[in-house]
Amino acid sequence: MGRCWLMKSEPDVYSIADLERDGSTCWEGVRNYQARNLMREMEIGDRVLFYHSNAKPPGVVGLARVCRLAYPDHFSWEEGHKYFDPKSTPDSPRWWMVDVEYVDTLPRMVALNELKEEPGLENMVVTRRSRLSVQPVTDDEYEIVVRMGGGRS
DNA sequence: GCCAACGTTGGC
DNA sequence: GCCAACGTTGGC
Repeated sequence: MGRCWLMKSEPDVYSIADLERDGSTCWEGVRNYQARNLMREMEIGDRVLFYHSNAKPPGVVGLARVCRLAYPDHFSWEEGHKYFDPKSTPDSPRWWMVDVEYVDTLPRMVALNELKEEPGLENMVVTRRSRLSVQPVTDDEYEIVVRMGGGRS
């Protein structure tokens, strides 16, 4: 059934409502090696918790699904682009991205402070103050969060 | 806006 | 290969 992940996005930049409108999107701009490596492990159909960071409050707001395997983040070699990195080239891409598609908006968002208090989520990466913008989530953690948000899994 | 956590860079 | 300096993330 595939693995589960949590992906952070600032709602001012790209929100779950934006994803719902677009249907799917490329996850460009990840410039952290650990997050990049995790995206390269993703498979089609993997479940994603969509998390609003730098929000008030921050938390999980919806569900998404991986719909394209990792491919080079071409914005990294577009000079002048916000995500330009001179060390990344078409011949030797340094940064990668996946595409994700909209699945659902949770009836109730699950705020970070709720995640921190929920039994069973003690080891969830996001409750451990990790800055990582792409994180692995266990099946159990995924189910708990979806249930907290009133969604169907 | 502050600042702790933590990842990256670069001199040595 | 160490580690100090620096930059960024992101909760509060």
